[in-house]
Amino acid sequence: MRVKEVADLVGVSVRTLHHYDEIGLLVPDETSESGYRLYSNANLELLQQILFFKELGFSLQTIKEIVHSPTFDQQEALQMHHQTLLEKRHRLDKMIQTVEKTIQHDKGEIQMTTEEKFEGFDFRSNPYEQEARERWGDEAVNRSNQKVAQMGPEIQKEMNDLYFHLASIRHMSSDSEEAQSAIAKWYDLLQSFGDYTPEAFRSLGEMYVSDKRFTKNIDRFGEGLATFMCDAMGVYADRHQK
Amino acid sequence: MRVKEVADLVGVSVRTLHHYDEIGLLVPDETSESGYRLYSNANLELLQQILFFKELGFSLQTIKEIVHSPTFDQQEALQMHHQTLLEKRHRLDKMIQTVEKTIQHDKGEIQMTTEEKFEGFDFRSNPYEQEARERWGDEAVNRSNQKVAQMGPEIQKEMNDLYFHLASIRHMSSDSEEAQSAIAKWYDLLQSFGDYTPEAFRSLGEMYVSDKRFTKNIDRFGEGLATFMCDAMGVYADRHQK
DNA sequence: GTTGACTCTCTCGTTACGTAATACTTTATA
DNA sequence: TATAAAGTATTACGTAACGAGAGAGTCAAC
Repeated sequence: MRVKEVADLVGVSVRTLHHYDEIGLLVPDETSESGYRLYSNANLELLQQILFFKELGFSLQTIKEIVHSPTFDQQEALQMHHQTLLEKRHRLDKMIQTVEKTIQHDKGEIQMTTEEKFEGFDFRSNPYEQEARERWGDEAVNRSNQKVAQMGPEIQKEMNDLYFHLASIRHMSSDSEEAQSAIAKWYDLLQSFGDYTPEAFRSLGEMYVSDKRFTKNIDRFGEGLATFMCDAMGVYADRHQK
Repeated sequence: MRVKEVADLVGVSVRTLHHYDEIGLLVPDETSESGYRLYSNANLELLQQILFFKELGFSLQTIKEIVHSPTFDQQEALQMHHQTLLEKRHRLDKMIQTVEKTIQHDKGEIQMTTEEKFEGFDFRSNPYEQEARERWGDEAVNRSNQKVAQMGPEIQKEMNDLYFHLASIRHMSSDSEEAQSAIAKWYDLLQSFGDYTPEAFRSLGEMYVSDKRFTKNIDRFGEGLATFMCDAMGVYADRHQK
């Protein structure tokens, strides 16, 4: 069989078969004297296998290893691939969640600009830095900024996620297990910014309600979130006294 | 601020900033006389937005449109993106399912070769063709083969999926709604291979249990699946008499 | 003035092919 | 049998979002 026959039969393009030949994934058994590729039945079967694994999302390189090495452990490959697929789905789920929240968000707050969305999500180039310097000292803030610089946007993402989570449980009691577990994560996250003692953590929480700018930004995630966090942070501080 | 500062601050690489400059996504406000890129605060904020949308999985091209055009409808963009994400997840889910089944499969049948896995999944280059020719006539089989050639591997995938689904409900009654709805899909799928009358469909089902080779292949998906399908196909034929 | 850290602009490599462009071979038709 | 049509071959550029150099210029400190 020649390329087009094979291509039409299994539903791939001629170029694809050329490509598979190029990279040594599927080299036709024979070649006519004029240079035409001639595919055998065995070639066809191999192609079926290749397409099967492709459907499963394996890369051509991996497929090559799988089908060309009889010693290759398919089970293990499948397991590993399963893992990566699960991780992919996890990431996708989080993306979908965030998009959904953003859609909700935008609907509620009549046309918020994206800049506004970001205010209060991090402590980087923000207007509270001066106060922070007064409150906790220059070197702490500097160290914090430096750390943030190293952590990058992942931490921003985490804070964001945590905000959303906290908002979703803000109706619960501030000393409930859920609330305390979430606020503990918040505490841990803040450790990336400086060395907070439980007491400093408490007063930061108080600032969330006393400072309108904080309140406004935090309550974007849900009415009353700032108060809820403040309470929960208070409880957390009580429980973690030395 | 110069590139590395910005890069370290937000956690991207210098090359990335160069790239964003290249494609006109984030062009620094100023340039020093020696050609150094100088980023303003506004540039930084824009970068935040860009990274936000990137986290959501938008392409740089799309992000460019979003952040550069104030008239661009963000809501609509988000909605559309939401859709594509859902579709992505759907595909991923199906891949995961298939991988899981394959793992199960492989575990059960001590080292089945991949060729074996494919036997009986399609009617292409299979040993039943001769019988099929005797049973339904040459032109039907030819037409069938041609159609399969056009449909390609998607249909194989569908058949596969349906096999798995049928296996999962094989404990139910063959005239239950689930069984009949699934078997109706099977009937529709087979229409791609030739013109089956309900009666031909019934006798095909009978072949599934009478012919050991069919039985063996089908029961790979689950003990007793062939019998179940035969029964269900019989019921289907009864109900679809003219 | 020299070192070291930083910057610049190329350019190639990555994945899995799509899409020509150009030239040759086989098949079908007149 | 000549020619047109269909099929095939190779070559090479394009895709998305950068990573990884190479080679050369710039800036601050010692």
